Amino acid sequence: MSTRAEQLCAEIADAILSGDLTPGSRLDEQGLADRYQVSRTPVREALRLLAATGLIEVRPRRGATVAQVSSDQLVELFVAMGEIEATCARLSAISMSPIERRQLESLHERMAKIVDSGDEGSYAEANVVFHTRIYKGAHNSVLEEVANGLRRRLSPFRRAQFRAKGRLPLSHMEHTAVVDAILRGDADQAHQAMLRHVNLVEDTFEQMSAGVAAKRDLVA
Amino acid sequence: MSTRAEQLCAEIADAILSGDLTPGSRLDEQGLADRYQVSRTPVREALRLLAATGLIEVRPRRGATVAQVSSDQLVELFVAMGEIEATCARLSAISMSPIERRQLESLHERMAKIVDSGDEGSYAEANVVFHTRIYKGAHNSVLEEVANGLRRRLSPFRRAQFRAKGRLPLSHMEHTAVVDAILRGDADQAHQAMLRHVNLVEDTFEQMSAGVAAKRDLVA
DNA sequence: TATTCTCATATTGTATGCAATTATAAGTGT
DNA sequence: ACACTTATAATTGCATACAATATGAGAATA
Repeated sequence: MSTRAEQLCAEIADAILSGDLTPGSRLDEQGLADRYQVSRTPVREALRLLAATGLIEVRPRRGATVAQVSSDQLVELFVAMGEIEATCARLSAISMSPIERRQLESLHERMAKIVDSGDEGSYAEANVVFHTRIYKGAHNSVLEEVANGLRRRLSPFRRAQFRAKGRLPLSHMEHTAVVDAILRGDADQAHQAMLRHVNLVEDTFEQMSAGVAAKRDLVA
Repeated sequence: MSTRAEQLCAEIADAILSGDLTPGSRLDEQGLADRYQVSRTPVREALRLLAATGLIEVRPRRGATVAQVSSDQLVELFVAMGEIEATCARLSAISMSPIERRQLESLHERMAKIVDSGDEGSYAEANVVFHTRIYKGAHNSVLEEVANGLRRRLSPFRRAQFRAKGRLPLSHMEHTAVVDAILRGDADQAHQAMLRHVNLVEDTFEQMSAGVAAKRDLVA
């Protein structure tokens, strides 16, 4: 087992990613220390670790808050994510081993069945694996880390992404374009297909959040 | 003025980037505390901040050391850097404002004169500005941060990059291809030109480090 | 009544002390 | 002579205590 600070980092991250701690909420050091039965010291370290990943923001002398990204920043995050993913896809088309290609294809076929079953939860889960495989396939741990970091930062904002009507079959079709290009080693096509895919994810999100915003306006 | 930990972070980073602290050297908390006349607490925070940027490595219970990247990791860093820079160049070709394009062009012309003068120091300085302008021109703060972070991590390993014989005019020629593509809004060409440029930087580095390694072998 | 200044309170930043773990070195046995 | 064990020392991790600064309430004044 590692250090207490790292454990706290993971626990707090979970609390944020699960929606238990909502964006903008204040993270009181003493409060967290009490809650987790430790002193402030490891809590502080955990907060710095989280700040490094972008999940929270710490302003000197002003404490830490769960990062609340503006609409503009969210767009930037999605654009960056798309570019990084597209890069990974391009490199995967060049660098993936035959075994990795085979595994990607097999996963894609399994996901086809999940689409038919309509199980959104399973698809979301498999989707993470799908993208992770492509990060790994690029054979570059630096890019892989950046990609995983961005995905983590964005995950609070697309939890219900696949609830959008008919999104599952669409997502799978887009994946097909990506997988085909990677399997036949067409780097440029892989890049384009992945960029298109992530952009469409972004669009879906924007439509949904627009709906949520509308509801919020009605309630408020 | 910010917090003590951040100041220390900057000072230690300078010590590393200036070559004062060499890769692999141990960073004793108490030692640093004594050296900078503070207690261990802010030193610890500074070390975590540095670890987040990849400049140092901290292993639980085993202290911090200046990151020494293996030859493989170094290649990965250069590849990732190239991909990110190429992405920024492509986005710059699309997104740069007329003013930004004008500024890039002007800087490029100024650098031509520096090449003629043969002043390697001035060129290296201007080169950082050149690349930074392209990060900014992508109009995406996330990518910009990633790019700056990678550049920082790599900087210890290419300090003497422009000392390589005839590298200055070559670098400038490569820049010309990048600038031309960006100015005329040719995204694909900007991408390709930048990728080629960074790959050549990597090659240069590898030749030089091979030379250094050879010397080391002779000495040892 | 609104605004600004002051002061009290709460929270963060830093220092110090203690406990736990790891590195070091000495001593012993083969 | 070398490897292994054990004990000591040094260093990190965590807790607590103190100092410095931001925040908010309340009062005084325009």
